[in-house]
Amino acid sequence: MKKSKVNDEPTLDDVARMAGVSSITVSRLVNGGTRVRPETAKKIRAAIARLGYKPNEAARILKGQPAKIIGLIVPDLADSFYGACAQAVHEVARSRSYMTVVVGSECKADVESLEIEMMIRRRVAGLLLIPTGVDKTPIQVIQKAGIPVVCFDRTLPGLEVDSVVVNNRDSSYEAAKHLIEHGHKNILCLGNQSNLYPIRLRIQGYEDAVREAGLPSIVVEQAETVDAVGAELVRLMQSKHRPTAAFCVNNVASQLLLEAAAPRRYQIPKHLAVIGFDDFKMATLLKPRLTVVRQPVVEMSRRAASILLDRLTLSSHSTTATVILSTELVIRESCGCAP
Amino acid sequence: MKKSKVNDEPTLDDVARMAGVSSITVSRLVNGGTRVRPETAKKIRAAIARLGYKPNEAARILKGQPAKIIGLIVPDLADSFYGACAQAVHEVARSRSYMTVVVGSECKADVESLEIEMMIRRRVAGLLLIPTGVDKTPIQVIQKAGIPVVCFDRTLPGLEVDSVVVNNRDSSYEAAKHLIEHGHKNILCLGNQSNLYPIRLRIQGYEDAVREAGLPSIVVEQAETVDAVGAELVRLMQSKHRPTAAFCVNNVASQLLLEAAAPRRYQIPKHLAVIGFDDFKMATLLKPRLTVVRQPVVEMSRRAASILLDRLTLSSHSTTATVILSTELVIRESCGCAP
DNA sequence: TAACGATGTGTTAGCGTTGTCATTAAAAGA
DNA sequence: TCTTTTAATGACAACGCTAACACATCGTTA
Repeated sequence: MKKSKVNDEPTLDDVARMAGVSSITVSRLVNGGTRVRPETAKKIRAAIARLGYKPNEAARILKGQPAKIIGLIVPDLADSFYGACAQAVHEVARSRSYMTVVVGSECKADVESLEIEMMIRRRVAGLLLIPTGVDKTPIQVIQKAGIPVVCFDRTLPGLEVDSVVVNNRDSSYEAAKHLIEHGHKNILCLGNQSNLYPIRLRIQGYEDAVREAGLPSIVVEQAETVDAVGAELVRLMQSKHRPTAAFCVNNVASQLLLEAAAPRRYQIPKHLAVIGFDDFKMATLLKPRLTVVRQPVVEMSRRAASILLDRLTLSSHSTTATVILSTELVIRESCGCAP
Repeated sequence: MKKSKVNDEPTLDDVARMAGVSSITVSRLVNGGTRVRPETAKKIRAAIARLGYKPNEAARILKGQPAKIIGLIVPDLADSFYGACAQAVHEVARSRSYMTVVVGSECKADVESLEIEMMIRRRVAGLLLIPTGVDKTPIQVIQKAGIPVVCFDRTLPGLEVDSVVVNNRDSSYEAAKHLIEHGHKNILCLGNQSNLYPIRLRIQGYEDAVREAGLPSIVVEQAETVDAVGAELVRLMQSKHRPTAAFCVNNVASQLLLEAAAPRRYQIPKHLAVIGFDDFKMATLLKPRLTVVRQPVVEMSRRAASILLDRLTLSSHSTTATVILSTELVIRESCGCAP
């Protein structure tokens, strides 16, 4: 007995032996089938089927074969926004026969670093990243490893990297302006994760709009819990600049505000008109239905994936680019201007 | 010049050469650091740092090293329920220094097969699966490849496989009974993906409850679109057995019902008391707040991951087991019995 | 002092695959 | 008939890593 491997998967050699050819011929067939005589191919295919042979991807990668795997690191898979991103990326990748490795960084920079490290070890062909922190080094580490990266949803300023984002500042500016045009004089801006660059831009958009209109800027930088937001809300509603409208910088902020407002008898939009950044599934089931700045989640994810895959397959050494997608102000009831 | 590789990552040999030792010594240090003299270790570590060496996972796997990667296949990453699963699994895996490869099967059996194939090729150590279809062969394929599998959230009857699920029938029975106890005589059951085994069980739980109470069974098997559900709803509300309550078999069904009811002026719970299977983030923001059967998503996912990892690390050849977790009926407003 | 184990290190080989080059057989042209 | 081209296949090495063994050093113990 020559082979005593018991529990192992069949290899190329096993197939070759059974088909009475050399392993390289089998390899050729598996990778495209050129230069193999039809009858030989048939024999080999039969052997593959009989043995249930599956190519060993690890060996392939080791040989320097294009890996056909891209990594995707998102802050939190449990958040439906990022879930949608993951799904969209995955679909694009699969359509171009790439596999996707998705991991969640749990919004922690150290976890992110660890995941990046693992991605590099696994020699992924490319990496899609929604950066979790404000530190640029993780991205530089990837680039130094020679792995193409595309950032999306969030970017870090001053970094040579492909990115796909929405026009955060302008969208927020428009949202705030919408509220201003409806006569609101005191508009609250409810922040969340405001250390992140895109969130900063959203706050800035709001600030530009109110400043331009000569209105006071009322910013709560960091909405954390329902209770904290509630307390802050009560304080503000009794203050001199009692807000009559609010702009929430992301869906977490929106949801916190709504949850805090209800038990405190602040009616929306009667007492407080609300516009939120980020649409979400339930926004139309809420009473009142929430007016939001809708981001093109799927398109953004798809674009990012496409850019990465193009860079991989076309091996284009073009310079890095930033794609900025526009958003849509979806007017529903919570801003008080619909029927 | 011996080495002319330019763009490649540094290897173990590069490190070894720089540190003036053999590659195996470096390997030993990297994998635990036993049997290496402290001073040697220091030299090697310096070299690793200077070169930015990252172990090549592919080579490791090829050598038959335990892969430390598990796969997770969920139906749809964009669904927050499965997103939460993915996040939870991922956290458990990471805590035991396993990496997770997550992919979405898009609820299509053929995509699922393809993803499974890829997982096997990549030689993942184990696989967590939320089966998408009703076919058993995909799972058998995995098992034949010698890869441990754990199914969760859904199982297929009559299959030798570890699984973690909730007691679907009993939970639904209790939910229906709750409605019955509040005097409802005509209770609608709104189904979705009713070909799936767990959904079948939920419908059965409902049917058992109404039959036992001598009430009519009103089942809509397949809720598809808001419009279709709306039309059906109108039809039912004008029929002889006008339902005064509804049980929705999953969150998709719940959301469809709510969206369909609102514009048709069916008030909840006044005209229709509602209990949904699956809790979701927004359930408490809805008006009325939705009463639901809450599944322990996180615990279920964690358990599944733990079982798989135990099987991998302890290499226990124990027989397969099915863990059945219980659910919780979270009573809010939509069922009409709370203040 | 010799024999022994413990410790640190190197040598060799091979995991499954594919690139490179060599080889054979058949077809085409001279 | 003898080259020359083309197609189909094979032999060999190498990718980066580690298991298994081999080999030096040491300090201990009989």
